[in-house]
Amino acid sequence: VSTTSYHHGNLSQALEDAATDLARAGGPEAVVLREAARRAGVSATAAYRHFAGQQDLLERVKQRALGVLAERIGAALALIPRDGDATDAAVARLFAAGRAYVDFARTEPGYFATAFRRTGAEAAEGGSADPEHSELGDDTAFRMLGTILDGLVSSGVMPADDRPHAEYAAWSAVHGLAVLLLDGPLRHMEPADQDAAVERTLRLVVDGLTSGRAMPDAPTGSAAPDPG
Amino acid sequence: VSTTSYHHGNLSQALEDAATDLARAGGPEAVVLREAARRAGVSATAAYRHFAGQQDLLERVKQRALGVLAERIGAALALIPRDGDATDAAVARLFAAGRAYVDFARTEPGYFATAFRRTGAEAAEGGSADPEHSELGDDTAFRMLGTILDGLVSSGVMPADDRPHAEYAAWSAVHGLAVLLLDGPLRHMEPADQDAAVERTLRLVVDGLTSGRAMPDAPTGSAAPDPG
DNA sequence: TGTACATCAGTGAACGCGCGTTCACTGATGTAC
DNA sequence: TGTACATCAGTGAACGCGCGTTCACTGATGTAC
Repeated sequence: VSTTSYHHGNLSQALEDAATDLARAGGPEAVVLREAARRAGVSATAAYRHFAGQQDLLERVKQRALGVLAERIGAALALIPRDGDATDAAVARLFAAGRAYVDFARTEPGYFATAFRRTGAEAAEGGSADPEHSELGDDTAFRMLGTILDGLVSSGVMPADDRPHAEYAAWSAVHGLAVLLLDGPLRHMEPADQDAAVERTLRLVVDGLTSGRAMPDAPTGSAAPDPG
Repeated sequence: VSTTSYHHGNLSQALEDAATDLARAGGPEAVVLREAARRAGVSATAAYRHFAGQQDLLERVKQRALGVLAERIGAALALIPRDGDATDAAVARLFAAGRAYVDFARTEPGYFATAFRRTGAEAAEGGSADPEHSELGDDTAFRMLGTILDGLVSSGVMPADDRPHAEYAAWSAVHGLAVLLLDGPLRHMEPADQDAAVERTLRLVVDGLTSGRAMPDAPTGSAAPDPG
């Protein structure tokens, strides 16, 4: 950007930025190598100095998108007060994380879709083939969810027996909602109904994990998790 | 199929069948008009006598897929005994429907993906533009879900206040699970873990809607409302 | 400080791909009288 | 029962599309001595 030299200086970054813009505007389908090069003011061939190909470029954008999603969730969690009743805080964190997830999807539909697009770049997993190690361990958002659920158990609102695989259940609810709202049959619903569906789903998750032990609407402790 | 005449006789059906095979094997991307025509033993142009174009063909397959999904759920529901405790039956029906949904997705991943693929054929909605009428009202599976949830309320295991929008929450959980398992980050999990994730998610839905009032595993005769 | 040379980061033309779709057409079928 | 004609349901060649990718190349930069 700064220098007009023959050598671009930071073409890799520029291409990734352009590709990110494409993804945000049009989803993963819109991540077209030639267009990204065009926007970077460079021939399509130049991209091959920095990326193995289009799939590689898409994979970078995907990782970015996952990172931003994790950031959004982290930012939402940071707003939850740490003091006060442990149970209220744990429940509030679960709510906040879920809401941030869906908000990201609704605010950045193209970006969200790209985050969960299968790229062809995963055949390069190497021979170590650790079956225990999916990409899940690298997923910051997923680890945050795990921590939140641990908090539900340690604060006593969720039985330890219910803990195993709970992250998959919670994630499914919130992810399914996002998918149905963005691309699915719910996309034509009135916005107010969409909002209601979001609230109802978040409540389903909390109630489902705590079997009704959490009382989000009761004005009991200090931290009030739900705006009403 | 029967006649080898110049006029095919049932080309529309044959094309739709071929397109369905393509979708089942490779998802919506694989629904290629030319390939469907090839399999029907006919030139690509012939398809235009029966369909407006590729999008139209895809839309037919999508509707078929939704129909089959509804059938599967209906078949699973038909196995639930109608006699006995109303609450147990209502809960069992919810479980069965959810499991059938996920089973269909796992058994027929391409078909399932096609059922929820956005086709370009929906700009043809006409001018009436009833905002209340999404395609949801036509969705048999969705209506079945509504009936199941009504059963939870009428049998007393789910408060009537919790009923609004509950179908979106339940659907989200089960749909998200399917998506994460098929195309998402859960697709590399061990099958046993996948099964556990399914069971855990179904339990989340039931617990979330009944706030623990349902006791699916307890061998008691009737509904025991106390979560402990 | 100059110079020779390797390397780096870009260019631009070209290819193949397979698709969806259009076009002018033709052989088969149905119908009116 | 025959015949003229409209219509129906196919054919096959062709086009344009925009992409990802390869190729041989060249100008700019860095480095050894």
